[in-house]
Amino acid sequence: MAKCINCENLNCLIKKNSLNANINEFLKKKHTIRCKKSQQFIIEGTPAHGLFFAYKGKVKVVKTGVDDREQIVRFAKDGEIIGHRGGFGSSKYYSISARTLEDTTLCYFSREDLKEVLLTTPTLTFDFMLFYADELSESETRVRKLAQMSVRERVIDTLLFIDEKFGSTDDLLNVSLSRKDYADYSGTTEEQVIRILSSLKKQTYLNAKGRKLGIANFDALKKEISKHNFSQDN
Amino acid sequence: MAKCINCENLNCLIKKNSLNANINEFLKKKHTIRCKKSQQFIIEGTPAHGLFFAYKGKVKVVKTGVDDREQIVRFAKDGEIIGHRGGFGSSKYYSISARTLEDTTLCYFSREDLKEVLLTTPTLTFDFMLFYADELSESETRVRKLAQMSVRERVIDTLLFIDEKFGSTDDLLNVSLSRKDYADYSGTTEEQVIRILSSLKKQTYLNAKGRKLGIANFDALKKEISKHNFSQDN
DNA sequence: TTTAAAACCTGTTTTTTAACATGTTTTATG
DNA sequence: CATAAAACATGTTAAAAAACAGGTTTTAAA
Repeated sequence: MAKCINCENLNCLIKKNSLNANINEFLKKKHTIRCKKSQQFIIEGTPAHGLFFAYKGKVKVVKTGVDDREQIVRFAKDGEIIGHRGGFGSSKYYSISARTLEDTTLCYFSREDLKEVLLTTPTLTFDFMLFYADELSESETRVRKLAQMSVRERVIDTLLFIDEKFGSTDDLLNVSLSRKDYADYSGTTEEQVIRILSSLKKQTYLNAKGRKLGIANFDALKKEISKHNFSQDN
Repeated sequence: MAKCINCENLNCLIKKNSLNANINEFLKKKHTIRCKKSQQFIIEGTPAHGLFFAYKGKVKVVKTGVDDREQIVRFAKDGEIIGHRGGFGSSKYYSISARTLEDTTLCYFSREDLKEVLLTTPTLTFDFMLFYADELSESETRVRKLAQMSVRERVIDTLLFIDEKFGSTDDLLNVSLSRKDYADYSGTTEEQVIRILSSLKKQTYLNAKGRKLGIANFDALKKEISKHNFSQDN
C-alpha cells in the first residue's frame, strides 16, 4: 500500500528517519488501513496493540467523560501520530479513543516492532521524545487556557487553533466540525458554542457558507484573547 | 556534591541509566544547586540553558496567566525532572516557571551535554521518551478534568492527587500548600477553595492540625468524584 | 421524495462560579 | 513582643455558564 519512500508527509517521524538503514526491516512491517468518515479505530480502555499515523485524512482524539460528554484532546492530520502512549510504555491500554473526521488512510505499527526499532535507533527515539515534549508543552498550555479563559475566549481560541491546524481555503476552514465538536474541544456545551458562533457572525468576525465556517476578522478574534498569550506560546 | 552513584532516587531517569558506561563523562558535568524555600529558579520566557532534577525537595511548576493569576502545571519531588522542554527541542525558552515549596537541592545539566548523550544512548532516550509520554497522558487527563469537573470536584481531586504524589504521615499531607496554591492547581479562586475546604472539614472528610491538612475520609472524597474516572486513568 | 435523525438555533430559568467587601487569625520579622 | 503582611475565613452580590424546553433546518437514508 502506502510506501514510506513515496510518502509526502515530511513531518512524519517515520518518514524523517526512513533513510536510516536501521529501520528498513521495520518499514516492511507497516500496515495500511482505510477508514470511512466518522469511523472509530481506537477505543479507550481496550488493549493497546500498536500505534497509528494519519497518512491522509483528519482525526479527532477524545477522552470519554461523564454521560455522553466527550473531551476532544487533540486533532491529527497527515503525518501525525495517533495512539501514542498505548503504542508502548507501561500502560497496556489505550487511554483515548480516536475517530476519523473524514475518509482517512492510516499507517499502523505494532508496539513490539516499534519498541524494538526505537531501542536501537537513537535519532528516531530522540525525534519521538521531542514530539512528546512538544505535545506536552501544548497540553500544558491548554490546561492553563481551560482554567483561566472564559467560555467565549475558549471558543474563539479554538477557532483560531483550527484554522492554524487545518488551514482555510477561500476563507473557509478546511475541516467541518459540528457545534458539539467545538464544545467538546473548548470544554463547554453545544448551546454555548452555538450562541457564541451566532454572536461572532453578527459581529462579522466569522462568516458561514452553508455548513462551513470561515474566519472573517482574525485581528478582532486575536484581540479578544490577546491578554492571555503575552508569550509566544501556543 | 550529590553524586549519582550514591543517589537514592531510583526513579530518576539519570540514576536508572547511570551504570551505562556511555554516560560516565556526562555525569561528571552535573551541577548541584541549593535553593531555599519559595525560591524561583526558572523564569518563564527566559532563555533555556538546561534542565533540572529535584535531588531532594518539592517544587511547583507554573504557567503565568492573566493578572497575578498563575496556573500550577505540575509538581515535582525527589528524582523528578523540571524544565524539560526548555532542556532541548525547538524552543529556546522556558515555557514555565519553577519555584521550590521547601528547601530543595537540584541537579542541573546543560542542554548541550544532555542532547549529546541522548543522541548516543538509546536506552536513556527511550526512558526520556516514556517519561514524556506519561506526562502527556497525565496532562491530557487533566485537560478533561478541568473541562468537565465542577469546582468542588476539582478541589477534591486535587487533594487526593496531592496525597498520592507527596503522601501523608500521621494522617497529614506531607506538603504544605496555601489555599492559593490549591486554587492555582484546581483552576479556581482562593475563596472557592477556602469554602470547599471548610465544607469538607465540617463533613469530617478532612482534618486540620494547625496549618496542615489531612484526608480523614478517602472513600467519601473518592465517591464524590467517582463518576469521572471509570477507567484506570489518573 | 418522504421520513427520521441529526444538527442547529433561541428564549427562559436555574445553578454555579467569580468578584467584592470586610474581618480574623496566623506567621514572619525588625 | 510589637507590628505588618500574608493567609485564612465568610457573607453578599453580580456575572457567567449550564440546563431545560421548544423550535427550525439540514442531512442522510429508506
